[in-house]
Amino acid sequence: MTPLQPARGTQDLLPEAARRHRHVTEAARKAAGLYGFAEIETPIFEFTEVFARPIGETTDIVAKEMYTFKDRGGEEVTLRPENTAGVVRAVLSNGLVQSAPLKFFYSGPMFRYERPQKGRFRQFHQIGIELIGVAQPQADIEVIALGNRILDALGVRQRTVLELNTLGDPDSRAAYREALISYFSAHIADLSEDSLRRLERNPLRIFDSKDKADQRITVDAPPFAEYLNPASREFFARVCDGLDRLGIGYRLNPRLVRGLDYYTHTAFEFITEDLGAQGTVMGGGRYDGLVEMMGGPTMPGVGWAAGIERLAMLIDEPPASSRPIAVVPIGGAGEAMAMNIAETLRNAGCNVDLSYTGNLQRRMRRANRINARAAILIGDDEAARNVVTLRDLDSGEQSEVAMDLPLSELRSRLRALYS
RNA sequence: GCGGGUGUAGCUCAGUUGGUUAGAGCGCCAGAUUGUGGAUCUGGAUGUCGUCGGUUCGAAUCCGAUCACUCGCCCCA
Repeated sequence: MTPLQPARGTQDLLPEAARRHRHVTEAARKAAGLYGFAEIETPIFEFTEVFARPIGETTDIVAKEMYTFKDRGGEEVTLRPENTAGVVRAVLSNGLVQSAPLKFFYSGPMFRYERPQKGRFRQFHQIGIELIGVAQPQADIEVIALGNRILDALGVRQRTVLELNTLGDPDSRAAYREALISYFSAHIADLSEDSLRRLERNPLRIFDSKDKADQRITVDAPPFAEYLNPASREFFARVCDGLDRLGIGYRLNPRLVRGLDYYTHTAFEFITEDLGAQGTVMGGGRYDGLVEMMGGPTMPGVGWAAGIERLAMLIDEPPASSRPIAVVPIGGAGEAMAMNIAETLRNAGCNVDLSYTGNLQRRMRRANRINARAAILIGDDEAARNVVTLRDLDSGEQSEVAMDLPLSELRSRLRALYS
């Protein structure tokens, strides 16, 4: 229809949508501040190697969803598909490991070449936090508690369920992986095509399958609990216990798996039924091996990311922004005064909309359309007598106000209207 | 990457078994009201019928391709 379309999977955030997004990020930023997480911004693109190995060469994200290209200097770069790897890279590049523990909050666009769907875009936005350098389960608990608080502040917590699982330490996870491969290999003839692929890449994912035959096979699969070593079991018990103490409800889901390779121990997702196929609103977990994998010291970490678009779809209408004051000049003398009045009111912190064109009727209509609380009419008549007409646009009452220089009379009348 | 659905005005949609100048509501513009918005009334404008090609005397309508949106799978926030 239009010759110029946005690229597939991208969208314009028109003012109303932008307001919803901002409401989400500001609620998150505020809550993150309460926990001492400092905001960080890392580049939107990085060298490809920053993402490729940490996320996992065999994951769909790396194998087929990254926006990767050679820049004009021949460097392989990638638009970030997520931000944990970027934050860890920044920690290493800036020598921040020495000041661990580190607590970061971020928000910004991410890019994944996927087929768009409800709640799924090629350019989308995430908020997230990373707590790097703490091995204790208290870190997991606080990270989840912060996520919980944000969802609560946004009024969407009751529309979500917190699912919790442990992936164990690398030894437990590797042992279980082997056990699953041998179990599922024995049933290879009955597995779905998708699950055959999962068997090679991430056999835990087979538990997620929606295929009926797969589900029958998983019933008798060995449970992870048998492969969890005592230390991992103890760690998870302490996380659960901490959440219990804080009164944060959760549901254990032994089949919950994280998509990215760097996760260990705690894995969690806040999921909802209200977004169709895209149920995950916030997901994260512990990634104790990541810093080392990226060339740093052995250093644990835990964090989560949440989809801003998905959250923005769940929240109620955010509170309206402040109603403007419409300054409406009529005639030449009015025009001359209007800009000064508008600026003086703005100096006092008022939201002022100055009208530029049209007759009085049109200007008043505009004042109404932008939901102005009051209109200040300045015509040649007023200018000659050094007054303005102040109209209350809700009640329709209007009266003249003297134009003393700091506009103190006008300002106190406006204050009365807004209180 | 795979499968299904849908593309008609700024928005939401109607459009008969293919038939002349393609419609409605909302919104927009103008007027009733030349210094007064909202409510009401009157009038008006707006379309490459997503795009390209095919069938036909004739296509918004049938066929093919393509693009976009959408739902599910996959994946994930």
